[in-house]
Amino acid sequence: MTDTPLDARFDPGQADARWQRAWDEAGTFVADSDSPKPKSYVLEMFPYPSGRIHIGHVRNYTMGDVLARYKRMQGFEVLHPMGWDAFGMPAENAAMEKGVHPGGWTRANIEAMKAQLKRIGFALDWSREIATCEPEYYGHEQALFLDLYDAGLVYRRQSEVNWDPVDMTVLANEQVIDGRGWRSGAQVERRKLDQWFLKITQFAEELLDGLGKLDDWPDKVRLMQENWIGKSQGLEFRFALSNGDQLPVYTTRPDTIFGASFVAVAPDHPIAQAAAMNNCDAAKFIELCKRGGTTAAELETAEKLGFDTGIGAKHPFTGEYLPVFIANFVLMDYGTGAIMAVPGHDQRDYEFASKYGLPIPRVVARSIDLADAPFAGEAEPGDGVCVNSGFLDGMRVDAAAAEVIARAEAGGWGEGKTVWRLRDWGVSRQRYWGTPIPFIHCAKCGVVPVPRDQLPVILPDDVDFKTPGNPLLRHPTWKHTQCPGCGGKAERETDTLDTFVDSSWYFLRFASQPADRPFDPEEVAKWLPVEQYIGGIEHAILHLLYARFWTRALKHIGKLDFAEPFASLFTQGMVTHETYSRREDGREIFYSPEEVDRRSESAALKAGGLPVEIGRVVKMSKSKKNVVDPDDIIERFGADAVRWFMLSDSPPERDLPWSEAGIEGCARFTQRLWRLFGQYDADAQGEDKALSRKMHQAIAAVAEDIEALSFNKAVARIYELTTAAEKAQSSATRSEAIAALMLLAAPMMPHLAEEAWHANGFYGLIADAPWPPHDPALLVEDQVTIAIQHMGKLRDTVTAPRGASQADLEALALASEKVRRSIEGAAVRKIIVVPDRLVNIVT
RNA sequence: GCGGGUGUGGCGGAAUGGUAGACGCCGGGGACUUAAAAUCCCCUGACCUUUGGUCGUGCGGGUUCGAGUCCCGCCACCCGCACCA
Repeated sequence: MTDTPLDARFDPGQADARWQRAWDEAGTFVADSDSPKPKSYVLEMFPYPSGRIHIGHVRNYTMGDVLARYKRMQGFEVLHPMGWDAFGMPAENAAMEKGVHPGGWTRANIEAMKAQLKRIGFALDWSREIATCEPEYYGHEQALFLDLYDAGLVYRRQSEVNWDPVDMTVLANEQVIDGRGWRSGAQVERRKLDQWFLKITQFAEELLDGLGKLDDWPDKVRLMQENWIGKSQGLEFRFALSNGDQLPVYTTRPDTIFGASFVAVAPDHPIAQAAAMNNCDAAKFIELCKRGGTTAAELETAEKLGFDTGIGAKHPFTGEYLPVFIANFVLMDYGTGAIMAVPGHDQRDYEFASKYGLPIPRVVARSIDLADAPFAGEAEPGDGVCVNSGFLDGMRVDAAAAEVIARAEAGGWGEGKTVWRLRDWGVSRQRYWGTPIPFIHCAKCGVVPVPRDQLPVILPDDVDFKTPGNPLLRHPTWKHTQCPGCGGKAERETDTLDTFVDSSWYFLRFASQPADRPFDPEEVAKWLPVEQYIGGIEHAILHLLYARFWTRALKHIGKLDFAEPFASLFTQGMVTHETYSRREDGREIFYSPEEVDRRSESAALKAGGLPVEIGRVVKMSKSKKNVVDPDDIIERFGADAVRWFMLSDSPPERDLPWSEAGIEGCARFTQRLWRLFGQYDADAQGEDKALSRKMHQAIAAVAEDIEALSFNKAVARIYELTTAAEKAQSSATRSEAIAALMLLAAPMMPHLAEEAWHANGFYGLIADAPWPPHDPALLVEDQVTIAIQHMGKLRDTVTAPRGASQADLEALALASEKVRRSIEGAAVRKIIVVPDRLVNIVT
């Protein structure tokens, strides 16, 4: 027996803080890059410091934490850092609404959130903490930006923004609601500004090919990125116009060229601009198209509108003249900004042609004899054979496309071309709270980079947010400087960088943080690539693609020798909660879980008892008030119960519905484990073969499940072994199983595990203990249950020794009374035997 | 609109094409208790003519000895769409 019997109840209020302090003082989770151990870099997407840790963060970081702690137990030197994606719009919004400084607001938020993370007991190396809003971080980012500029990967061009004509400011897409500014309510316009771009398109092919090697990324994310990059092989060709000009168009479907019934150009296409010059109706139409937001979703769901320019375009094969329209659904950014429209086989063209009464010829059909089949109210974009298409008739579409390209090239009026959907990355933001773009505008010398020895370009602190627009632009002194070239008066660039730039290299800075450079390549090479990256699916495209691009770009300029930053990616689901609401005065009013008394079938307000409606289970959000506060639940249940809840039940890639009953169950389980840990007896004698087998199976299964990030399954295994150990008689095996349970639970419930480890007199911290070994020979059972089916339906089960012969299993099956009754004398035609699993009798 | 995903008991979910519902929550019954809390034990997909049987994995088809799993067509919900992070 141990000398120190455990207290009857586990007290997280005491234990959590005690062990958090013990880890801190021992520097347990400080990563040593000089360690001889194999290295493992576990990273969760760093948070935006909004002020409070959200339960979704808790889930994300708990998953990474379990993996980090498990890897340590497996003998790895683990890097598990944390930092803050600290630039961005919410700080400026807070400044405008509450009159606080974005910097002060952000730094206070960071302090509060860091304290919250510490209370959950995460195994983080805080010595490497980063906040992107500090010059010690963004100054290096400016240096990297200049490196990319020197390599020709940065340029300026005009690009459209959402312009609020009342607030005289640029709006983010999320600030445009139904085409209007969120504060002013004014009709938003699309306006062109000079902006900075990164040449991500130069790496399009590489980024696409690289996906094929990212075997440990989810297929869905790779597919999304592939579609986003959007490589297409098509035909670029020129229409001869009735006005003597030529109009280049690009199409991915040259096989449908005989189905073109009109030509359409983007509203900002040169032809449209020219039309506007001498036709004020055309000019008005183009103005109309410029209203509303810039998002793809808005552009594509807007009603299809067009303006006939009166120009004709000569079809290269038929010689017929097709009308040229200006159309709001054609994008200047893609291909040549002009299309041949084939209404029969493209839905957008179909809607446009229907609206303007243009012909909708069929040029693809399932078979040649269906050449005159009518359309069922929509376009048919699919596969088939060409019809009504002259020399293409009867060819399959892919062969026809190749044929058209060959003829265009032979005739000299077009050529096969690869076009990418991916566009260059616009990084200019007309905002204060971001990394200043390190350039200077000089009347004589043009746009000049800030000399390296003048970095960092530091944001001024004395700014005001009383008037809309960019505070850097109207700051009295900040932008005025000397030109590094001629020494004359010049102005700083007042745009700041997209915050996606900040998050495109923070994982490098975590691995290595010299003062004089962004990172040390040798130090980075010790840790990178990140072995396991964990974050939300909402980042599947932009953040992950930009980080991949940035890493490749750094490799391209010789700063790194690897191209992919994240070897393995995992995307976790959201934490959700049902909503509670009442209709009051015709409006739906939401109530928070604390305000509601939830019974099994109904719910009512605690104050007053009025019934509330239990709504759908949705993502937690402030507007729906269905949020729970991590501090509150840790206070009530302890960090380990909260961590256990985050891991239980729902598979990590799916949504996790928060429930009060669920967390209560988790808290009960911590006490149940605690009682079991109190029954550890170092002097117990005797062997328990059945329990031993279960223990070895559990150790192997939990390890496998954690490595696969199937935490919910690991949790189920721990429940099973707990139940088995509770029911077993005292024996040496039982004590061994109890000790094993402490170790299996250690990554998930580290405070409880430490407390039990210590109380039972084990040496050191359990965080430093090795993962328990298992005997592979004990993983399989000698007796197996065989299912006996008749015509695929279960009739009986029998037990048989593992590895029993087919003949023996057949005999067992046919001997079954239940099976014989089911067959009822019918002739057995066939018997299918799956060894160690089942026998299926076919009659 | 386009791209991607998800759908299994009252609930979260488990299941290399091979016994559907492991494990947990909720609920029901019981033990202990003066009582409660805590704890422990048992039951818990639906239906029927209940020592047995039928149905059942969003809906409709298909492949197979056998389909939650594979194929085709739908439906609903969720994520992303380039200035939210």
